[in-house]
Parts: sequence; structure tokens; C-alpha cells
Amino acid sequence: MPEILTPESWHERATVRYAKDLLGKFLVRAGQVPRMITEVEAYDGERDLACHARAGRTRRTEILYGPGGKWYVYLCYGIHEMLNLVVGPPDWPAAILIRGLEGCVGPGRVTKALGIDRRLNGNPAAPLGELWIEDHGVRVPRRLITAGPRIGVDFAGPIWAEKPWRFRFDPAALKRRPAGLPPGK
DNA sequence: TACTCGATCGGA
DNA sequence: CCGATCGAGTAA
Repeated sequence: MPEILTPESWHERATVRYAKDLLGKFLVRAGQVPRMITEVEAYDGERDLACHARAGRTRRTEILYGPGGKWYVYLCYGIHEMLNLVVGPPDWPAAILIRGLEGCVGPGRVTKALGIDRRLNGNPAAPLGELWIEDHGVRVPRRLITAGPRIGVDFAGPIWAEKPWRFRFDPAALKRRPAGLPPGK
């Protein structure tokens, strides 16, 4: 059976790639040390019932319909600030939730650790701003990346709740010598 | 305007 | 397992 490529599946591939590409990058809060991103989740399109864009364009989701490269920060459960990076082209709502940094796991903990709240919503992820992303040359081997269902989205129904769009890796594994390679001196 | 419920976390 | 805590989305 041939695989049918639709506009939706094309966007989906791009969004998933953006999510994986964030692993190993560094999140930099102005005035703080860079922190390596170790866990993310992808949210893609209005059809993704776990994505906030499931309700279409609203005041809150408008940012998701803009061009990628901006922060989407919202309050969850009335307590926790969630940090997302908007990705992709205009008019296709998609974002990557930053769920974990090296030594800091949990989306609510990430924002608390960096002192991030909704005041950053809509800001560009630009250097010398409040918050941006740096590539420090860390390469995360595909075999170290674990994919699994997203957390806390059972309300979206089985089709979308079971999508393996949560990606993470163990930063300690980067420092270990990959198995199968000859030992160094 | 009333009501429901969440992309979570820490404590019992 | 449960409560905290508040704003977005929906219905009225």
C-alpha cells in the first residue's frame, strides 16, 4: 500500500522534526546560564485535539497561527506557566512544549526555574531578548531519543492522546562512550 | 454572566 | 489520591 502524503501529514513531519531538533539545544534566559533542553512535546494543527488550536483562532491561540520563532506561554491548572515555541509557517498552528531541561524535569518546573511567565507570551525567541535558543554543537544521536505519548492529554481521545509526540533523551548518555565503539586511551 | 475543566505538581 | 487556583472556552 502506498503512503498518501497530505498537506496535514507534511506539516506533521515538519513539526515532529522541529521537536526533535530542539533536543540538545540550549535555552537561555537573560542573565542566566544556558540550560540544555532534554524533553519536549509536539502539538500540531487544529485536528490535533490535544492542541489548543483545536478551538480554532481565538485571542489565546492567535499566536500559534503566526510564523514560528515566538514564545507561547500560558497558565495551566491556574498554577503552572507552560513554555512553548511556536513553529512552522503562518496559518498552520503548531508549537513545541518545553517539558524538561538537564537537571529539571516537568514543564511547570522549567518555567519556575527560569523565572518565566505569561509576560513573555508573544515575544520572539531572539538573542539579547528575554529568552532565546542557542546551538552549542551538542548532537543527540537518534538512538538516544525516546518517543512516547504526550502527558495529560487523555481528554483528546485515543487517536490524539496516543500519538508518540513526546520526545526525550538522557543527557548523561551523551557523556558515556557509545556502546560498540572501541575504547579510547 | 455561570459553569466546566485543564499540555501540573507536591503532599497525604 | 487529592487539592490548589484561575482563565479560556462554551452555553445561555
